[in-house]
Amino acid sequence: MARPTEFERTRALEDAMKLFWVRGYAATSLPDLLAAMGIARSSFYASFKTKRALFIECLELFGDRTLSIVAKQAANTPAIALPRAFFEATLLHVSRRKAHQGCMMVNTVLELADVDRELNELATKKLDAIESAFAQAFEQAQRSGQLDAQRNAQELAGLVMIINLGLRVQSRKKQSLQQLSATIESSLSMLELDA
Amino acid sequence: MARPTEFERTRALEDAMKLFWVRGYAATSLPDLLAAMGIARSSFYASFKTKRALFIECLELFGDRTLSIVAKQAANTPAIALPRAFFEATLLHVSRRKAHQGCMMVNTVLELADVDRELNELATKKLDAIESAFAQAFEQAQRSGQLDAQRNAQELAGLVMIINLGLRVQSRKKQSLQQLSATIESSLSMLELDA
DNA sequence: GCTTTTCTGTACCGCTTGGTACAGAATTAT
DNA sequence: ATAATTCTGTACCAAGCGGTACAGAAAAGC
Repeated sequence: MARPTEFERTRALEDAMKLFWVRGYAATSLPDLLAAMGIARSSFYASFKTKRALFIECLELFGDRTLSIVAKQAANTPAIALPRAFFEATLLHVSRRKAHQGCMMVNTVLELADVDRELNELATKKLDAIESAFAQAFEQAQRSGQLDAQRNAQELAGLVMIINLGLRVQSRKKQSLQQLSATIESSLSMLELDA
Repeated sequence: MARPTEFERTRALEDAMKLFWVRGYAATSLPDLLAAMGIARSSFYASFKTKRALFIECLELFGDRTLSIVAKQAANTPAIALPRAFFEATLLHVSRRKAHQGCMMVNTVLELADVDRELNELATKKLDAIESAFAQAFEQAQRSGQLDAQRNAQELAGLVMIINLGLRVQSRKKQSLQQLSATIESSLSMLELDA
């Protein structure tokens, strides 16, 4: 037969995701993408159809990956420590460069809210899935007595999410790691989970 | 002499600001702007130089206007009620359409963080000014005994800001007014200001 | 009426955009 | 070697971008 097909597709997709993550949709041009992915123009269209279709794939990859971080932590960490574990894993225990990129879903919602409804809804759905994961973890912790059953698990997850969104915006502003770390600490104590 | 000059400049600037606010920088084209502002291409360049310069003017207008809302409320409202007053004035007591547009500074930070450093810094500065206004109000409330002197006013302002940023992102996702209102309520009670 | 100035409208500029077409090199199995 | 297939590279496309140039209409004071 012939030469093997698309064996580096996932790697190229990963590279594209990183670029979209940093620059957003509109500010990332096709030549930019090709350079970052290390493939030729023709190969690009053969494998990924269009820029927009690629963006959707990247958004889904990012969302699934983020959700799997929460899921994995929920399995290994008591629910009351889950928000801290998530914030640390995604904001502190990564390079400053990466922390400064924020969350691709949040970036997308704000860039494309009134520009591309479909992409906005996709990003929103992924964010909602993360909130649901938190809510589920809190409910389970209540059943096992680890978390005060008086509190509203759904509402608590919503608050974690508000703080999460706020932190993602904050991390895209230029600022020191200490500032960010301090903000995370005071936010967590405001949630009164580790009391 | 001759025809009067630029008498509707501020109105045109206002119209431009509204468009940038909804669509962001990149997704707003010059023809879009001209149509919204109701002026001709030549008049545009005579009055506003470039698209980027106009955006800066709009960002400054939006920032100053937002800051003046906080300042005015700080003068008429006890500091512990200030966050609620601000959230209600900017998220609930406006049209759904307007609430869905979020905050232009937040939108800008997320769209242009790694794309245009200067614009990002300008938006960041305006956001920081708002945080400072909150901090100042809290400090004054502590001196007059309206707010627990034990609490850290700076930290408290930071938390208000994190919640504010989170709410701005939340409001750009499609969702009902009730949801947003409920989120605001639980966020405020989390701050423990009205206790 | 005339002059002066600012407006509008249109045509144009070079450049970049996302997307397509196609020739030929590279790589595999037979 | 040969045939099959996927890659790269380049050239090209129409459309849109931000920005400029300029002719002429509109409106003001003299």
